[in-house]
Amino acid sequence: MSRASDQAYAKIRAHLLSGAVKAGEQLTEDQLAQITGVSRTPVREAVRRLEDELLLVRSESKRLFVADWSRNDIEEMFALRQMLECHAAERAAHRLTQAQVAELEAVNHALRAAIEQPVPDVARFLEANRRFHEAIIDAAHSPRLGQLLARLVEAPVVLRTARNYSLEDLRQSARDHDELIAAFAARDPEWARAVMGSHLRRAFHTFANTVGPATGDEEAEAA
Amino acid sequence: MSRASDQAYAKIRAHLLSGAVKAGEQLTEDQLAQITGVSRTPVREAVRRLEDELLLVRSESKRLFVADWSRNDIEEMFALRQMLECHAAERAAHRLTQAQVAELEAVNHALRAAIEQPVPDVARFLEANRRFHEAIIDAAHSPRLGQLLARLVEAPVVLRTARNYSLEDLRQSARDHDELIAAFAARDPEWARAVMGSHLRRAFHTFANTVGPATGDEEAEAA
DNA sequence: TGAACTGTTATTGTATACAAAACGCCTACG
DNA sequence: CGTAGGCGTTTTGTATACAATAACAGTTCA
Repeated sequence: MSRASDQAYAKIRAHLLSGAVKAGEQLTEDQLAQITGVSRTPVREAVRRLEDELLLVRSESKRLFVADWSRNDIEEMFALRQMLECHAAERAAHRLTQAQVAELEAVNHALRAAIEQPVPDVARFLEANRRFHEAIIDAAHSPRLGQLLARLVEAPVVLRTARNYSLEDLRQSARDHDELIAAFAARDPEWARAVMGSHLRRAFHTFANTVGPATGDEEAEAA
Repeated sequence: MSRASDQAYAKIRAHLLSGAVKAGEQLTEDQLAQITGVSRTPVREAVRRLEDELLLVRSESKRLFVADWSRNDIEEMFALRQMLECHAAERAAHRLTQAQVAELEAVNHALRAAIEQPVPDVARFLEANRRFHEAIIDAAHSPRLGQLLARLVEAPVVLRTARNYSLEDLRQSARDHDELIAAFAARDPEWARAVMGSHLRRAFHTFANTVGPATGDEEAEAA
């Protein structure tokens, strides 16, 4: 990838993640150019990507703001992700080679290693988790599916970094992964889909409970 | 929207649609700047959007080409669209107001008017069809769902313009829409989902049969 | 007081020039 | 012959200056 715009992308993303800016706050391309150390041209490129991922949004008049994900936004995102990723799991169950299944086992082993130590390494857990799901999506052999999921998956992980996963949550994820691997090894698409569904739905509740309660009317915002 | 980049987007799209360029052909930003009459900066913006819609693709080394949709690509796209749009229909069935249902009826009436004349007006049919599906997606009140679908739906419509829809195909679409409206009026999400599923699946076969037979191995390309 | 207008400032959009990278051809060398 | 390497050309990437547009504040007029 191109040098400056990727750098800008990574730095802006890190900047959002760092908590230095609040949701809803306005940003300008100039500010971001200063922060990233490149000119506005690659910044604009990076900003477009972040808009795609819904980390940044533009007002009607094209001014730039940090996205503010409501509980309902998160629910919606997880619902879509579940639909697409269950599909991916099903397709992957048809297609995964033994070598790829072994790779999944290795990744989940690394994931466990990140958990099972005096102080669980959440960053390493998240990275292994990302690789696990990515491998499944790749094995689904559906490039557009991968493209659609890419923009759904990253956003919430970045936005709410201060979540405290309990050790039990992390372990349950690893067990879910084990069962997914079993479904893949058995070449059972229905099983894989079902496990992926419950895995993501649980993840949603774990995640959402750290954000706040749902609003009474699911459509309050959309209207 | 911004003036020059939107203009560039529309012109490039029309240029691709016109058949003046073949699938797989290389384009350069300079060429497109000349064609559109604006500088490369807004052209690059437009190209990014067209890349998102998969009408244009870039080689590993960032050179620009007209996308070449294989039969398998089209299958994949329709499968995803079906998954998402069935979900949209289900949600819409929960949420559509009577006024919105009436609006759908009006749009489908216009769709029929475009068909039922000495020479069916396919362009008007496609436009009415687009509005019909768009209204359902809007009523689903899921902004991200709409965003994801937007980039799936347009591409194939543009790429293969020389299709010849039979009058019977067009009429069947109108009948499907009628049944969807009935499902919405009955507030029956399951019914709406099922009708949308068969509607899109039939559309897929109608569409795909004008492209060519499927390859023996679905994964031939992905690999 | 308040509502519309106008000049000022802040911000995004576009053009252009230049830098970097990739392709293709051609030559030199094994 | 075949292949590796170098050089001119093509193409994309980046910086910068300027243009257009939107927000803001201050002022005037009813």
